[in-house]
Amino acid sequence: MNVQPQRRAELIEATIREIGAAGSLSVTVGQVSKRAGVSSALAFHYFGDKDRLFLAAMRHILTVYGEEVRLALASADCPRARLEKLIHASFSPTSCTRDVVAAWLNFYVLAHRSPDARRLLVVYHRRLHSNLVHDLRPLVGDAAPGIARRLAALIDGIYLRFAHHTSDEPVDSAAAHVLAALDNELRACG
Amino acid sequence: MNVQPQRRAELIEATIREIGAAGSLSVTVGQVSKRAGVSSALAFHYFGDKDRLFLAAMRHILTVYGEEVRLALASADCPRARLEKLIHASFSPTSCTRDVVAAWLNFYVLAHRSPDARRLLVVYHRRLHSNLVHDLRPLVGDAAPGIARRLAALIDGIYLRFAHHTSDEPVDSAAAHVLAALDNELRACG
DNA sequence: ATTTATTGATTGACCAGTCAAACAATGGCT
DNA sequence: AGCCATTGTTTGACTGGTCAATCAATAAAT
Repeated sequence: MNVQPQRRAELIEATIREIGAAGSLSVTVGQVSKRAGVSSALAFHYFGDKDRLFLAAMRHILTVYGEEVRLALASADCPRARLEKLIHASFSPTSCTRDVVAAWLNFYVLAHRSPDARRLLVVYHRRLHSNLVHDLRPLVGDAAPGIARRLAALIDGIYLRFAHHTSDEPVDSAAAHVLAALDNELRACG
Repeated sequence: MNVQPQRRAELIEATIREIGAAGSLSVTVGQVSKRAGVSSALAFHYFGDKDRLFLAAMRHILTVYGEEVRLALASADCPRARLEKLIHASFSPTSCTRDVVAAWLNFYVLAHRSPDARRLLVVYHRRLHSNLVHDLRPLVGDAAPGIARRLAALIDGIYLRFAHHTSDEPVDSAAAHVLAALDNELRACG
């Protein structure tokens, strides 16, 4: 027995891959299940319905990203280093797969329809914002929230462009851009 | 006879409204047609298939936005003023309707599946980038392209957040954020 | 009379979700 | 060890509904 967690994980992985490949939420449970090598009935058995399967996939992506950030932040102490780690974590190879970016974009769409998806997105936004503010405040004081808003939006905007650039060269230039913006903001305040 | 352009416009308008209301591309041609007050068969008659109807809607949004930018730029002469106008135009009340933002987000998704949609998106990206570079270069020289990338991504990122903020207060704070980033970039170069 | 505008009815495909039944593992019980 | 009962795993077949796209037919305009 105890095969349930494994199947769930496989189905979640297949969901992300399938959404990434199709570039759309209009993938059928049948397609996902086929990719996972099981029948569609099993997916319904483990997740109840399609929405909850998608939600689980979104939660998984968020969890992986959150863990990555947590680890990155643990290995830095001064605010400036933590900000840099945070920015790099947002563009780490794990979170920047083509599939993951595509799924991410589609979860933004899902958040329009599903209150649960919106809640997850709000959690992500809040966590990013509070992480940024926490390390910006010692450097710039009350200017922190405004700067955090701009950096967060810039991260999302650059991330968004990954969804379309077919070549995958600019993985490091992405982080470089955000770091440059951070430099500018700090210089303007210091 | 001359009723064709009017019906097409009505259907396109209804498409944008419907996508905005549903927050998803999975709206049926029946729903769109009903909102436009015609039968679904007429929509197929004028647009051929669903994809081309969506494409036409996307093209329309892009055209309106482009026209807005063109007009805004015409009323300014110095580079700095043109940049400010360009930024304000990107967050004008016409282009920042809830429906338009939602449709925009969904077109980003559509661009994954449809080469035509991707082409339109590339046109928009290129035009925005070249507009920015054109007016940045006199101010900062060869640093222009990098700054343009960041500003463009920031605009998209802030735009993206509109898709979820249910309250519509921060319409002007959006432009203010981009202008602040512009200030920082110019100060860092000057 | 020919073209344009418009629709109701229909079709064929597809899909989310259900169900009953088959299959496998576990854990007593004797 | 052999034998039920229970519980977890897995599927094939089915259903009810939805939707894109077609078509034949009607009304209106030129």
